[in-house]
Amino acid sequence: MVTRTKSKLDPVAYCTPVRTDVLDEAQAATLADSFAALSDPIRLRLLSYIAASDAPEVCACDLVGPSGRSQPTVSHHMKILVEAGLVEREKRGLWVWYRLVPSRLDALRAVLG
Amino acid sequence: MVTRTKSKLDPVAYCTPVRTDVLDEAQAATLADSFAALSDPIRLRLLSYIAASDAPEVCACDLVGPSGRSQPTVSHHMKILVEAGLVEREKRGLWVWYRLVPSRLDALRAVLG
DNA sequence: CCGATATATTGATAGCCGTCGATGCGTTGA
DNA sequence: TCAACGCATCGACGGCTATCAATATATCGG
Repeated sequence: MVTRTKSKLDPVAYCTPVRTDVLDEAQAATLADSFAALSDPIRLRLLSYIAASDAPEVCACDLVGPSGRSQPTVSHHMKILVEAGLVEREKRGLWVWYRLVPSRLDALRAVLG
Repeated sequence: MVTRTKSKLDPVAYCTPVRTDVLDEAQAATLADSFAALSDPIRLRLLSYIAASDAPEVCACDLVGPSGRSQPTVSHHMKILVEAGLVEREKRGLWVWYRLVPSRLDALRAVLG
């Protein structure tokens, strides 16, 4: 039986767990992109900074200092995290706010199990 | 309280979960290396091919065909997976056998949670 | 030893990625 | 309307990576 109950809206959640079936090329490509978003130490730290925050959102302006990278570089990495679906972006006035997408992290975790 | 019960033998298992604390630079670098090993579709397929096998081990010679890559390329990717600690390598006679390291996959999964 | 076989390494190439300074774009407040 | 501010984009550079053909290394059978 191959049928699984997964959301077709989330390409990651729709992937077969790595440990049970052989991934087809499309699944492998999708997953590789997701893991690639996690394969940079700066992005991991940006992610954990948001996750560890007391507030549900973090302002972009609060990410530059702690990261030790320039503002354009942080902007670049945050874009990658957003495009990977791990983070959501919302602009309010002059500032941009980021929050995690827990379901996507959960989905990635599920793929590893 | 910061103390956690983790194996110091596994650099990944020793990492703080991404979602609870801000990663320091060393932890982020270690994790980034691990995820980088998973950030290539060929490596993901090689990994899942081994995981999905009925046998606990898979011969290197059985990985070249399904992967659609040359023998040197497969050898290159398997080396990366071994160095990431996700796979173990054992040479017996002319052949090389690979098996998963489930604890490492579990550790990576734990970091995502 | 010697040839055959399985795998690893080397060398070369093309494409991708992280980084930053400079610059552009949208928003706010005066 | 304009200056100041936050963030994104651009252009360029250096380093890294995936890939394969050629070659080296190691092991086995004879």
